[in-house]
Amino acid sequence: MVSTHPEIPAEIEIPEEISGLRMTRQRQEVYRTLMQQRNHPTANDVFMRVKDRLPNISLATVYNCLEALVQHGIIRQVNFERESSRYCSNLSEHGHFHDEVTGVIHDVDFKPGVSLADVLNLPPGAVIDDVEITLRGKFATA
Amino acid sequence: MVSTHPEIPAEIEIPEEISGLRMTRQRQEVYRTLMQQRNHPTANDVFMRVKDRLPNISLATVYNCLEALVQHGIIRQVNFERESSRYCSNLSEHGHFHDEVTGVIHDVDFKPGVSLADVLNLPPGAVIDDVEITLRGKFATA
DNA sequence: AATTGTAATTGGAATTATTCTTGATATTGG
DNA sequence: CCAATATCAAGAATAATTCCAATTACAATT
Repeated sequence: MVSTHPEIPAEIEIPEEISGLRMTRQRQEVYRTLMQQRNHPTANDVFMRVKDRLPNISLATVYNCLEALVQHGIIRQVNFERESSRYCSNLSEHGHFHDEVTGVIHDVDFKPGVSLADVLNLPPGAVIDDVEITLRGKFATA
Repeated sequence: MVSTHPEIPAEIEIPEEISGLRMTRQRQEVYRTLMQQRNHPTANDVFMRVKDRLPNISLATVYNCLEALVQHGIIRQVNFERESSRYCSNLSEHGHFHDEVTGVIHDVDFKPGVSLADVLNLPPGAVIDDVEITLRGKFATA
């Protein structure tokens, strides 16, 4: 079968196992898709992409794979409002800017050397495991 | 009918209209509930509370009221992961700390004088309409 | 006070994203 | 190789939310 996405370069080699998770063919393809398609696809987006290479994969399996990858810290799950979850292979700590006009989601890096406690009045004794920063807005029509 | 929530103080007077939104009896009661119950209730929580005073109200109406109030900037809608939306009458800019152990959600204020641009590398030209900061974690078992 | 037009409410059906279940397949360790 | 375990596929089930059609309430006139 010929890929319907010829613009995407080539193979990305994915090991047999990542942080203790056995990388089955399905998980490899799901992961590969997220590596290549960096625009925060939904489970369904991933499903459609992966079908090019594994025509028999089911949406449920894509969900399973995504969950396994998230659980093992290999990818991140990102939620916006009540929309479908999106997935992201960028593991560095970052936030997201959601362009309300185009729907595009941009990664937003933290400035180096800034700590949360500099910015927020955290409840005393709180130990933070995870931070999620989401911005919504648009680009100035210059 | 006797309230099943006797600890909640008394009446909160709510005007006929807030920022252009006609305050019907249902919207008043939904709003009153959020003023009194500051622990970020879900639509269903609000529904159960409001039924004490308006036994015939429907869940759809509670959703409608919440949406109308959100749209008019009278309350805020807060989402955590894929859980049910929660609602919040605290309008001052703030984030949320989600205690993973108890499930309790705490408001987290920004330190005065801090701007987003101090902390994040925003995409050039981005105009931010809305910020959502969510922390997950626990309290140190001192 | 009746009338009319608009907005709000109800109750139930429909939708959507996601999870669950079950049986089939594949993989690994002994 | 065989048993135990993990994974997968397909579709049913679930939960939160939205939609819809019919009624009801309200406000502004007459």
